[in-house]
Amino acid sequence: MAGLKYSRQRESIRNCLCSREDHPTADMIYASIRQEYPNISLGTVYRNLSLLVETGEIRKITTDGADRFDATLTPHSHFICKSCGCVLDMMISIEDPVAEVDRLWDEGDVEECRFEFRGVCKKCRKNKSQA
Amino acid sequence: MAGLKYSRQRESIRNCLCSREDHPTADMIYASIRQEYPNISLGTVYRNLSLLVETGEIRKITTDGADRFDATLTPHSHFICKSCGCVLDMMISIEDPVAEVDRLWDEGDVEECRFEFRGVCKKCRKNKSQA
DNA sequence: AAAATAATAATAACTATTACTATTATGACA
DNA sequence: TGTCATAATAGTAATAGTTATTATTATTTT
Repeated sequence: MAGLKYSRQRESIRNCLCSREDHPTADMIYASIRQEYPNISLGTVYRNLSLLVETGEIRKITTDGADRFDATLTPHSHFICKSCGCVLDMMISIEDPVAEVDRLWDEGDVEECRFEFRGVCKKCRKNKSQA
Repeated sequence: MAGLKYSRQRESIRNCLCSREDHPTADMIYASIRQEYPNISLGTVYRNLSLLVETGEIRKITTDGADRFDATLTPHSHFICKSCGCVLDMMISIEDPVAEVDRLWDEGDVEECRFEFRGVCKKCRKNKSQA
């Protein structure tokens, strides 16, 4: 990762991602940054998001539809709402099974584990009970 | 899911998926079915895969790149190789944390949990040590 | 300051997926 | 068994998300 120059756009993308908790898509970030840099290009957003994932500064969350991004690096799980597709952080600690699984399973070297929970979020639960 | 008529193509897709363990993409299934039905359309493959997911006969695995499909319904986890992207079944039992998490976390109703492990698979490990 | 390097905006290309349409197959019922 | 409504199909077009290309601009190095 040599020769990575500073860029205002990348900084702005990083800040945008750090300041919000809704795990925005590339397009949502694009819309947001455009308020500050009206002629930033969507390609720049994608390229810099990739770079930030590579350097480990942010995480990519692959879900149905567009990829989402997360600047929270402390270990946590995600909850994906089956109803609206929102992605929520779950800051509760769950014992990480990586070490145990790596010991038990020999078809590969297990390095990380992601818990992906699915269900219906509070908001959708409320909306449903109204309808 | 009423009024679902039989189709040879759907049957063939189901069989194809049951007979292999590599979690093929829609395109891989398409290529395979074409040996039996040379003019099946890719749209038919996609439509039937969606139907089978809806009826719960198969599972969709959302990873980087194309979605993959799995006909194994018994609870198991997946291992995604960071090197080649292959998806392996992990038939070891891990205690399902759904009930506990649902009790601890109140931002939504947790219904299911997927463990997604990542690392480097046996094959890639071997290839790397040769290079 | 000049040369080298990397970032950018704009756009084109690409891949995975879905939608549309005219035709064909399936299955309930007379 | 023949009729008929419905669902499925093949083929094609369209779309969404993402990546690659290119010409230009900005920053760093010499």
